[in-house]
Amino acid sequence: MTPDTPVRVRFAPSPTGYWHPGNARTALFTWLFARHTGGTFVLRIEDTDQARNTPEAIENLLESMRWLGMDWDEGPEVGGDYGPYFQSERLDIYRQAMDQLLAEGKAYYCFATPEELEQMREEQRSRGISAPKYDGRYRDYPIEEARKRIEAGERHVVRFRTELDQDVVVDDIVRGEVSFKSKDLDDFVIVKGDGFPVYNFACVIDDTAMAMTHVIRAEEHLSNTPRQILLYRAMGYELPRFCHVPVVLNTQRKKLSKRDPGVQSILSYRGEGILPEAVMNYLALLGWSPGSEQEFFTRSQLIEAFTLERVSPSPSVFDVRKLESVGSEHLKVTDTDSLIELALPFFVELELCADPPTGEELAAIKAAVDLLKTRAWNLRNLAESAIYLLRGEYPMDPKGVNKRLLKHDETPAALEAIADALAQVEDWGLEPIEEAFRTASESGGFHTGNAIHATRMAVTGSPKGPGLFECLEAVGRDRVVERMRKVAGQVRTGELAGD
RNA sequence: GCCCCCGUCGUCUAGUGGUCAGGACAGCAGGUUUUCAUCCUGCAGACAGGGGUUCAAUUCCCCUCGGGGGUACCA
Repeated sequence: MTPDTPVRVRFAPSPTGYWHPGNARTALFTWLFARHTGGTFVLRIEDTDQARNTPEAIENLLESMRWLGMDWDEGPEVGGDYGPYFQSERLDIYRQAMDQLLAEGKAYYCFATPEELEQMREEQRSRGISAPKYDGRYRDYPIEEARKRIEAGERHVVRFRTELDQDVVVDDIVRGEVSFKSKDLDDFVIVKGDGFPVYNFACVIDDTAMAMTHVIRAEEHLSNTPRQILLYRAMGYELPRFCHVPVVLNTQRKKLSKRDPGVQSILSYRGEGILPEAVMNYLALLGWSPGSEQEFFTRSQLIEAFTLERVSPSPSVFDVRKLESVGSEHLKVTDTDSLIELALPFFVELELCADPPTGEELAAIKAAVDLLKTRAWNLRNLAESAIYLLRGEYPMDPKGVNKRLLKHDETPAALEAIADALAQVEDWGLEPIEEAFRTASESGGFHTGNAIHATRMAVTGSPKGPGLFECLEAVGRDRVVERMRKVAGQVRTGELAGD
């Protein structure tokens, strides 16, 4: 590997649960690095934990990555020259490596049961040993004896023979040189009793077999890296460059958990209708900065700007509010036609149009999206905010009813008088509407500000939204007049309840 | 316990041996003779603490504290 060797990197998740923003951020950095350098991005599934892997988790992962737009050049579904890409299908490769280490005396069989080991650790602790370690009880067990027991079907593991008194230095792109002493490591297991390799072992074999130039992964693996380096040396492999990126924390500064507010699976963000490019933009800013004050990035701008050298070593906290803000920025710059296409499923779900929509409905949706897209942060709330424009029935905000409709005695009279005036407007446009509205309000002696608020509540059901006259224009004269009269009546009879 | 990593406004971050320590989100206050979930303006808000090194430390070193990770037949 020379500095100009083409980059090959991988994302290597273990499919044990749904994919959340922390996982996605690590994948993103790896993917961006590959795309920035024109390298190859490989997806490898580390499914060696038979107890925890699930097929659903794999599907969830692939779908999440597809949605975010992180495409992989080699891996599940696309194949590649370095496959298979599921570790569970590479068992013979690990076995070969294991045989090599065994033959060279760099690894050995161990027949200690988990219970026996626990007892051993317990005993060490009771003697005041602070860091209980495997005591090497099978280190020098005769190989012939071991073979006999294995042939008799006895369950066993394979351990690496760790040489003591070695300094192991990890040269890390974001952290610099980190050094460890091999005496703090013990004779760790490389192949489990079920014949599956342990992470540290499989990872080294695969990263080498797949010709990885860089190993980019979450910081929690930093402490494992010296063990892996020992394996690289024992196998006679060349080291890749290491890069440990910081983890993502929740607002309690703990590692991100599924139960944290606002923290969800990546696919649930799709369900809410936040744009994938916005999620990517937000995630990229977690632990990386371009060195300029730019914060808005399209996918291709990120690829252009991203470097590992500008990844911060310190962990960062996931902040939903910033995600929302980035989400709305991306919504704003998306042209209305594309937005409609993306948002259509949400309009359909809210029964705001047929599936597919009629031409008439499409025109109404276009007008609605134009009016509302600057104040939404995802496609769902964009669609929700359009209900009063697209449906006869729309929910009334109870707080708004109290504040804007029930507070002043003159409100029903004002609504009726203004409705009468609006009914006369021939040319239903912004200026004629405003003029008729203000004239009617003033000549009736009403408080125009209050009338505006009351009208907004009556016509849209919400105390907030775009400028009132724009709303009225979009809703249309007849519906505006009808709604104002109806609500005025409801206020008079007291059938409209606040909270 | 032991090993390792990390520590700039509430949050994401920029930054340098000499800066008014900059920006963004959130917050607050105004403005847009009409709401704000839009837009504009302004305000507030940080170098974890203690020792060094230095003419000078947020920046370099050490300690403490705090957070995180590893210490598995999880990854």
